Amino acid sequence: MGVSVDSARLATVPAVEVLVARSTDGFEVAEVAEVDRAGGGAAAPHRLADLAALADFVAAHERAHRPRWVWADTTDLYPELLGCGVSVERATDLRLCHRILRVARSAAGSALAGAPASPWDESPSLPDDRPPSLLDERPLGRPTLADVAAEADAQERAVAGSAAPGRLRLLRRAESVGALIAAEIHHVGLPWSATVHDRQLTEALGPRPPAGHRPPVLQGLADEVRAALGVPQLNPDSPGELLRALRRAGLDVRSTRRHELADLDHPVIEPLLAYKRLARLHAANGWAWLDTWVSGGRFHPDYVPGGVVTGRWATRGGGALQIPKSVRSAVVAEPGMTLVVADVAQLEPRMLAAMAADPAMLDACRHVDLYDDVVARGVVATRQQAKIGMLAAMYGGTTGEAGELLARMRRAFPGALALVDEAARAGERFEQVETWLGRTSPPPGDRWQSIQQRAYADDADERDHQRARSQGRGWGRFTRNFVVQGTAAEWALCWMGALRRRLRAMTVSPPPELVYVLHDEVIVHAPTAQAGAVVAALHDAADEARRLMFPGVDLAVPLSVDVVDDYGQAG
DNA sequence: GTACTGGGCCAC
DNA sequence: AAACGTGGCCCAGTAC
Repeated sequence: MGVSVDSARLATVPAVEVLVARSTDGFEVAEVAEVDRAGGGAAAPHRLADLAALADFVAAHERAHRPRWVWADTTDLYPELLGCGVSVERATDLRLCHRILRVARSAAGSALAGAPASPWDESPSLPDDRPPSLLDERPLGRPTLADVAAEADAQERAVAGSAAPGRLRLLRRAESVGALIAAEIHHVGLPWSATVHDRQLTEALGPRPPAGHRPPVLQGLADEVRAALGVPQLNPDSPGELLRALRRAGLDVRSTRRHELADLDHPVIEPLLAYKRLARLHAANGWAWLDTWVSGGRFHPDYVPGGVVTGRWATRGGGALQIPKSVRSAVVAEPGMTLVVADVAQLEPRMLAAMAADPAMLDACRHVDLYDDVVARGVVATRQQAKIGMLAAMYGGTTGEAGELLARMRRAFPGALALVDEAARAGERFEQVETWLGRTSPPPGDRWQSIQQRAYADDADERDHQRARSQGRGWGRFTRNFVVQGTAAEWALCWMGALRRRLRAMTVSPPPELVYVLHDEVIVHAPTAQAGAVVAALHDAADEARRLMFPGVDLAVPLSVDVVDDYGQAG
């Protein structure tokens, strides 16, 4: 029955939103038309028996008018839809948005923020975790359609009644489109040549050894290290053993870090550093990684949108955010296709300039290389100094050269520095800070509080005070960085969302696909003939992101774009 | 056996 | 030269 009712309604009252939830034996949906929204209502929910029915329903609505799909967890429903060949233009991920709105300072007075903890505060449900029993009245952790409707309503109210509804609304959309993108990238995967990767490994490590054995080159280097230190049984993978052996050999080191060893003059250094480099390659991105993470010529990154406190994405397995530069040439475009690799030059300082509306820094942003311009303005002498000074401003560096360069930055860009300095002071006062769109930093944890309280106790000694001060400064560095890193993450989400819409509008076959994201960098795998259009889409999307987040601010956010056959050639 | 921590190094 | 922010992941070592 669902189909005929649905078709009639589709033709006459287009839904602007459709609520979706799993039920005990299928799915439930409820359409919300513009006319319903005013009254806070929705069409009577109806049931869809299985995934195929849901996919048909979604596809029909996407063809007709692309409503916004409102569901609890993109990770729960969207991978299955993608598996049916169905994608959606817009969605709201209630779980991700709930987490943001619960602690958002600008929505602190809302009913949503004041409510006791609920299942919405828990982790997202995944499609394959805890398969629901038929006996369950209601699968654990899976909100009903009524729950979805109530939560969506509570979120709308929290945003509308907040101190910054426009920003929170944009943040909600950006976070939600990020969830769609993460699922889509996981689905399509990053083109990955196992042949090229295997060749790299064999050249560096020798032929692939049996499981549990060191590759020949690593084994040879381990033997050289043992001989040079005179410790035949040494396990070079054990930092403790290695440190003791180095000290017994007369090397005055207090760790086995590469930087501490690099300049020492001893026969062990060269084979040891080579061992460390290759052991890392073998362990993190070796044959085992290739077996586990690459299939059908694609690496399927498992992103976790909003997985980092600042709003950056995290990953769960596979290390998609740490692909070493040395193996990137294994990312190879398929025949007839090309990779369009784009990143933003110095995104974070540009965000800072716009947030603070610092005229001098916005002016410096006009140049493609912000650091070069800082030199040209006579603030510092070299590009490297400009970079160190700027990073010190955003990370809270104080020691040595960074401290002195920071003082120069403070004189040249007083507005920008005042913003991050104030964020740091707020952190030291235990206060929470906000990104530009309103993501709020977490409060310090219990352990943090207890250390601070100890410093105020009657019997507190100098060590307690020292520890509390040091911890306070540490939290200040966190909040200082939070506002900048978090705002950069928001800009990146807006950029990716705007890019995604443009790519979807390009009706070519095969379609250009967003296949990789790395904080402020994206890769689009596109037909070679479409490379120019994709480059244009990237720039237009960046301009849209700027307009969305900083309307009226004259901020330049230049992209660096490369059209390449493999990722190793980019950058 | 599993869970956690620290060392080290990869990315931004 | 390393330091300073956010992380992941692998290994060794230890605690349960």
